[in-house]
Amino acid sequence: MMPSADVVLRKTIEIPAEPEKRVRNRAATEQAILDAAKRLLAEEGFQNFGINAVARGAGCDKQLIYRYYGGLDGLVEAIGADLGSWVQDRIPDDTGGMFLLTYGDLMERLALLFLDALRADPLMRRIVAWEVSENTEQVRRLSEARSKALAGWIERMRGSLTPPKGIDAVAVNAMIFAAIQHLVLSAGVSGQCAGLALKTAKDWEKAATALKRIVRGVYG
Amino acid sequence: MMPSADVVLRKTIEIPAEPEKRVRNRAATEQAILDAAKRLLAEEGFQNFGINAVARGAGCDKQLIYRYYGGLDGLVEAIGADLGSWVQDRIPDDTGGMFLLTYGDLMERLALLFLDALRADPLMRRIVAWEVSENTEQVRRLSEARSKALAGWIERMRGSLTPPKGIDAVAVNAMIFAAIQHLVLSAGVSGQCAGLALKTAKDWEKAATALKRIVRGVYG
DNA sequence: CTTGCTATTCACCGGCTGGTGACAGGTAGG
DNA sequence: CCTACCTGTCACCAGCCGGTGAATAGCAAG
Repeated sequence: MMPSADVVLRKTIEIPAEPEKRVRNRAATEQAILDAAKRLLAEEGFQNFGINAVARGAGCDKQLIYRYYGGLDGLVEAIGADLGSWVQDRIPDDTGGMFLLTYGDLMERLALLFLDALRADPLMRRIVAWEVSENTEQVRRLSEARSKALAGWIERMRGSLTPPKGIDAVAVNAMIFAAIQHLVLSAGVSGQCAGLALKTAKDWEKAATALKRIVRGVYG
Repeated sequence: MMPSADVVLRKTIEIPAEPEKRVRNRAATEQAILDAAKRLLAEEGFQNFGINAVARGAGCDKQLIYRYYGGLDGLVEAIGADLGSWVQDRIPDDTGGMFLLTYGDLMERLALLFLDALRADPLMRRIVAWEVSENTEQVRRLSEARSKALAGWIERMRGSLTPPKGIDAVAVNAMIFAAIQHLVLSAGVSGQCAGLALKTAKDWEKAATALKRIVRGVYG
């Protein structure tokens, strides 16, 4: 189908095709802004994340962001509020029908679940990258929301299992989760990490195997 | 000592204290620019790293950066060139008088050395954070220089030791180095990582212990 | 001194940013 | 009808950014 002459004309001189008659609906607009913000952050990263960009993405005036969210800070906080539900939506909260008999079973499963969840969620990756790049109030709030949600998830999954005596589980687990986060971040940006290619499914299987081996090496 | 009145005045109305009579010395200016760039990147991060900021930091006109380095890209490349020497300056190239008998001995030592070296070098930390936040040509070059230098160091230290059969050392080592990098980055920004405080020397001892445990768990 | 080269600075551009005040348009109540 | 409110838009500001062309200041040789 050829575009009609007036469409071409409109495109050329930048008249919006059909004014779209933006319905006057605050709730919908708020949602559109929030969605645009999350989409922008996920796709473009925090670098060019600003009031103007979000407004452009939401197709509305930036003034509305100030009105409805009190500026970028408030908007970021709203994103953080969603993070709580992220964990619940994206990571299974049960044991997947398995019986986790030992702390090692648990940690292996948590590590693999977290790896996959993070791999599947660009927004979360951007936030993690943001966390290690800046230390503004904005990021701190976001970071806190994320870590809280994550800690809650782990706590729920842990059940009554306790780490083996003589092992500083907090420190070890911090290293394990740090490894996962950096691996996924690096892969998301450059498709590899420390010489390990991370593109194909096979690559990721290798990584998962290594991860399991590490967890099992510590927790048996 | 109280600042003299004219110092106060100068500070207030922003007249440079003593025109400084910048000597006409290209080599010195180039060095000043490079130093300013590294200092800026290390102290402020890549966020506000730009031509104007570097020129301000070096106390010269940005035009000189274009002339001498061909713009920011060239300057970044010059920083990358220094990275090669970083490893040699900051990480011992010998075994520290120890005899590394096993691959496990080797990896434990490498991990701990790398941890300390990264902790001590804010510039390197910023670069790593940059690497996982952006994927521009600039960063790719920098990243490549860094990983090359690192790989070379590891290769030199490795000597004739080989990993145990049946273990995907590339993948496992990638996870270990990823863990170290994320841990140090997170600590540098927020003083903690995944609930593990990382401020005092004692905190870091815990981390080091966990790291050793992980390495030993895999490589024995 | 004059000529020429080089190091350095200056002035200016367009474009984007965050932020704000005034205005337009639809919708409800009196 | 008019009024009052709410949603959305527009125009404009100062400030910074990267980038560039032209002018200036110091040195060195003829």
